[in-house]
Amino acid sequence: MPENDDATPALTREALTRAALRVLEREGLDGLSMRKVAAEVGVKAASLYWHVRNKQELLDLLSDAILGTVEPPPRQEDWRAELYEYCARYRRLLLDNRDAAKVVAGRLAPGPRLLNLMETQLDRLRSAGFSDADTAMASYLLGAFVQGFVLQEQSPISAAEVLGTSRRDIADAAGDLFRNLPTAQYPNLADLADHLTGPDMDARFEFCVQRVLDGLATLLPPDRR
Amino acid sequence: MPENDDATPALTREALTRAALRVLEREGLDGLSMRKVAAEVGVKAASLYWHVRNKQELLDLLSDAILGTVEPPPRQEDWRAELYEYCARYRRLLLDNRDAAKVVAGRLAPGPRLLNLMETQLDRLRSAGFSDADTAMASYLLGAFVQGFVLQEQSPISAAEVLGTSRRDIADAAGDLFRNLPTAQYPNLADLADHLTGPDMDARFEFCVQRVLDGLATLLPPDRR
DNA sequence: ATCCTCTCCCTAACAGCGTTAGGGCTCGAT
DNA sequence: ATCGAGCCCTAACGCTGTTAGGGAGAGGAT
Repeated sequence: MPENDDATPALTREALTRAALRVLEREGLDGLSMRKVAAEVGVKAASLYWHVRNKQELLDLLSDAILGTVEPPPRQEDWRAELYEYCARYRRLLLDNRDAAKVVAGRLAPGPRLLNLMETQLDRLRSAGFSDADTAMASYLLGAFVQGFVLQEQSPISAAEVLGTSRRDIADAAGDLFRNLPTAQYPNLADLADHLTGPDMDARFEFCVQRVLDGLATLLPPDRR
Repeated sequence: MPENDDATPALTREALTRAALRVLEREGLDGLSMRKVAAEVGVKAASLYWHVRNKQELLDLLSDAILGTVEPPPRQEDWRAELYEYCARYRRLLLDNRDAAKVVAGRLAPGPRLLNLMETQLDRLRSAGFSDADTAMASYLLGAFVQGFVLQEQSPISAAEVLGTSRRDIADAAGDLFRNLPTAQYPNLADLADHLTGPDMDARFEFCVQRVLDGLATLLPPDRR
């Protein structure tokens, strides 16, 4: 096993994953092909299959690489503040990596770093006073919620890319759509158009997470909330 | 414009959408190609582009067709019961149509029937006593949550299809994974393995929706909860 | 009756995709 | 020197979304 001190390092699964991440950032999930990833590492497509069973496995690696870059939030007195921070970091991570929500969505086989994250989350829930059963459920709820939220949040971005318009334009168009509905048939939609499209995503996320945490808090005895 | 009273009706966007739905059910989202949809209606692929701008638009039609089959739950005294029923129906709908969560995820441009559903939901929230701003947020929260939940719920099904194993096997494998982790490093994960993988999805959904509704309830004055 | 136009479907093709088979080069080990 | 393993290659398969351009038939206008 020779040392490889070239400028271009040996082709490993890790290097391959990093290359795939770059392609993902540049071209989006739809533009991520085996051939482009291969070109990114200076190799032909078929060679990838020596290191990786198929594209699915590469996407699994990608998913773990993305998820692995988030670190558990610091321990805080207030369990709500800490869990909020957890959700916020998870969201921020998904937002910062292009199409990350789509890559991560529906993938199982959590990698070691995601496991680490889950571990700290479970620990925090238990020590906040949740029962074992509630802890497990709460963890699932938080994960599903954040993922669902970001998926919706990122979809206008994808749409804007496809349509070639700005994200702001799309929000405006949605507002117009709601406002111009037949008022007789959709009175509430027309009425609430501004509220439905107005608040920016950060505010919505804040609101939603707080409600979920409120819901979890009802499981605790009043003195521990 | 001649009447068409053949056994095979004229090729309309509606007929095309129904055909796409059949293909989706039979082959899954990955197997849904323009050529197969065309074959389903007895036509060649290129002909579809007369009726539809591109595949994206066909998927939009598909999404609306799926979402359109759910009808608003009947009005109930208890706003929580009614909103729960709303979420349950939405979930059931997504589960009953193969890969529906993936099709719907990240699509905007809601069709008329989805708008109808939103309208009744908004109406119920407002008359339950929520402020306009809270109503809009709550609607968003419920939508994002159910979609995220089902997306996670359906992903093991897709995985089972790919791997050729049963869904039960996958749940077992996940349980084994958690149980066999190094206890020193992941004490909580190992400890809670049964709780994390045990409860069936219906129970999880029940739990999660109730927590979300609990969270929303905290926005109301105590006498209206 | 002829022509024109509009509707709708066709064939043919392009570039790209994931994936596999099989070949060859370069090592370290024997 | 020979072997075998590791790693990359070319070539090809059948598939994909999409476009260009053509042709058949119907309806209306002349």
